[in-house]
Amino acid sequence: MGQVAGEASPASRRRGPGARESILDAIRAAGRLSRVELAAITGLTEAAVSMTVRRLLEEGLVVETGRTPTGGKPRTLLRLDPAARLAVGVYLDRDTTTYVLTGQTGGVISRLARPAPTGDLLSHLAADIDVLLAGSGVDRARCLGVGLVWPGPRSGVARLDDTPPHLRGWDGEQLGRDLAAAAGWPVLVENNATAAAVGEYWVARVGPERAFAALYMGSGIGAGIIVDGRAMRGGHGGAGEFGHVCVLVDGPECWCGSRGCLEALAGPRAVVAAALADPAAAAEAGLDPGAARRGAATDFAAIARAARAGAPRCLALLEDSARYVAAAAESVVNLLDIDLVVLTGPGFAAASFVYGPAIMRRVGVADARTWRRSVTVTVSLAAATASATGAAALVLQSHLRR
Amino acid sequence: MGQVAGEASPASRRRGPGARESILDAIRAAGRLSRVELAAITGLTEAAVSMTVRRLLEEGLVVETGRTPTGGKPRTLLRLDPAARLAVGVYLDRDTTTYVLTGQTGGVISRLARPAPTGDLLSHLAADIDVLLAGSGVDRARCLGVGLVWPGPRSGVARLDDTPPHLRGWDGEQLGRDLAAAAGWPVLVENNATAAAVGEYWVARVGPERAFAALYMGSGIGAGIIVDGRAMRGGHGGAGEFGHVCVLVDGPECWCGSRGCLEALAGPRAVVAAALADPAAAAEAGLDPGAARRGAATDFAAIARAARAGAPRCLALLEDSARYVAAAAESVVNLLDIDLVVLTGPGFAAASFVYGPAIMRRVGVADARTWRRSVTVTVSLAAATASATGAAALVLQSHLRR
DNA sequence: CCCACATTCTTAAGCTACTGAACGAAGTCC
DNA sequence: GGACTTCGTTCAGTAGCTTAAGAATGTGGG
Repeated sequence: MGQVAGEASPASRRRGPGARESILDAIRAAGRLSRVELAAITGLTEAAVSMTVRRLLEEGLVVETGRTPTGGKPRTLLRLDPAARLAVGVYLDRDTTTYVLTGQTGGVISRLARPAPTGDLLSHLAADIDVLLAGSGVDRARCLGVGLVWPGPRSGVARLDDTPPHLRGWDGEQLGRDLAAAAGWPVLVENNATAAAVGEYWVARVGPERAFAALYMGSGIGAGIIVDGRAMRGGHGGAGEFGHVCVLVDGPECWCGSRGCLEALAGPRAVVAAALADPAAAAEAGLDPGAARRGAATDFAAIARAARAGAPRCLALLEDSARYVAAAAESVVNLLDIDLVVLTGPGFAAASFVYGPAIMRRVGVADARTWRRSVTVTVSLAAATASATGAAALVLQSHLRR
Repeated sequence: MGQVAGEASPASRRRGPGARESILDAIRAAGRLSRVELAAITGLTEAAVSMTVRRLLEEGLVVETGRTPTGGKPRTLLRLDPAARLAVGVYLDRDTTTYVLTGQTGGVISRLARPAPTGDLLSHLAADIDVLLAGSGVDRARCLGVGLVWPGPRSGVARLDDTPPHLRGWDGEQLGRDLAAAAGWPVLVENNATAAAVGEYWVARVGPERAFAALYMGSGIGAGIIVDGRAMRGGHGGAGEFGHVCVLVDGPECWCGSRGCLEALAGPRAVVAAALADPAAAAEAGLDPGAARRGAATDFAAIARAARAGAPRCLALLEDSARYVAAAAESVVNLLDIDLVVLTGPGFAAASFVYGPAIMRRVGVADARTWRRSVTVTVSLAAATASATGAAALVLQSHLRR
């Protein structure tokens, strides 16, 4: 009889992601690869690689780029043409809208930042996308579409409390459809945390074998989770509510209606509120409790700057918040057997020097003692643009696999 | 230009699960279906359905079973032959080993329970599997293999603290390989919580559109999570450590090395310990603090029985535990946008009358107020065998799709 | 009874994406 | 210049589907 004890067996020629996608992904991850290497990595036959690569060369997605000597015939190396296909990523933040033009390799070709629009959202976005494309001087025919990142869910309305005024009332799907009509491009909408995770996955060359979570701090806290190379969007596309993981059973009430949510205890708004309530901390951070409040993200960044500069009260506030975040991060890591935690978004970009070590300390103990694994905690290298890049990556991905 | 705003578009003829699997799944879910209906449900062509069904009929997996009149030619209905292919599910519990023989439809054909073996684990298992098959009088050629459920991870060793003595030191993969050799069947190893989730998914006809979590209480607490019809096993197959979700940042130290873990605060062992520390509760449940301890699951069941019979101290203990479990459940639901929570395993089977309502209460508030979703909490109808059935289902699944 | 008509299922030809195996190409080493 | 090595391509299948046409099997009307 058989003696299989694990996964798939001989007939493992199971339906994978398709040759095109596998090959593009492998080259993107490795930078440059020969056809034989591709065959080895993807598990495809050399014949299949050869045929698929020829088509990719014809389409201009891939170019040959030198050769490496071997014992016999040298290998011809292949790389992606970064500008063969492009996509625009738009990141709708509270007070800034960031536009990014990205190519196949994930690099930012061109960037544009504007204050958040006050009037008609759609026409502003459409106009700015045009400006970005015109200013970068690329062939518009190569642009495949627009990825739109916002703090709300992929489809459905953003929660009122946490949403910048100019985005209130919008539904993700609706926004996508309307912008597609207004701008004349295919539009894909994504949540900011998920987009950030996709961006890291795409740009930072995280392999599909690593299960990872991108923790995102903007004016709230979210998590984008990628396992087996697939973004987890949950039942109705509303996954990633990291801010509403409970870290204190009977903690203070959260605006969501529950108790002890991470966001209520340790989110940027909670940190800012604590700083405003503490005159010493407010002074350190240069916050004026009387003044009209800017976004939580802005005030939070001020506190982080002060803490980094050595302000003790601000540092204490962040350390306190980090304790909670670390506990919630540990929950996620344990629940999903996560390998890699990436801190991203403006909040963590400003304060990772506190949150990173806190998470590592918390996860490290049980990690070594019990789970025999080793979780890596890193800080995104492109926290400011990761989301926008991720959204653009989703657009590219969806078109390139075909 | 295009106006795509969501998922895949025209070329949605994307590589799905394969006709065979789709068709079998559709019939299993619906009970009886005609070919046209199958085409509509699976999205395949009628031609493809026809061909695939013919092969399934030849293999005996599917049988025709009557017809329904229409305006024209009546439909021939198809159903699965429950006994066409079989698999054995083995559930290694602390003091009992349960064997289940399951067919294509998930029904239990035959069952066997034995005290946990004390001597050589493998030979006991192999012998009992033989007994089960012999006793049920089925054709051994129809049996595809054995699914083995244990409290440890799919591959890797079970954590010492939580493992019944006869399983200590085993590694999941090793156990599978060795049992395959000893019993002469292909063996697949799975964690009990994940297996329970698969069992629910398979038996209780949960559709792949629902993201669901099976919370499992045995001598510890775990969660099996299924999203998009796929079990989440995480980076190294160690996902589902629901018991080590943190519900109290600075809670008591857990044996895992961290603090405030659900299991340390509210797991069955914690509940039993609390009952032993409280003479009134111990008396209600008939626990003798001086006696040698049986498994936590057994003592916990005694407490649950007492509570159900009206014992106030025991009820209070469970209510207290349920508060924590509910908070952790809410975390999972929020993090992964879970639709459906199923309570299963001996612990929840005994005490669901407390835990079910507690989870519903906790999740319900924010659900209605903020998330505009509606999470269902149910109790498994076959909590005792769900795990074993699930493991058998995995074996069947892996063979049937080919 | 026989003939539209509706509907279900089957058959045949073709397409896509891959595999296997043989072969051509382009180097190195002696 | 020939043997050898390694890389890449070509060609003929094959699996699994699709599209398009047609066969089977019922209904209701004259």
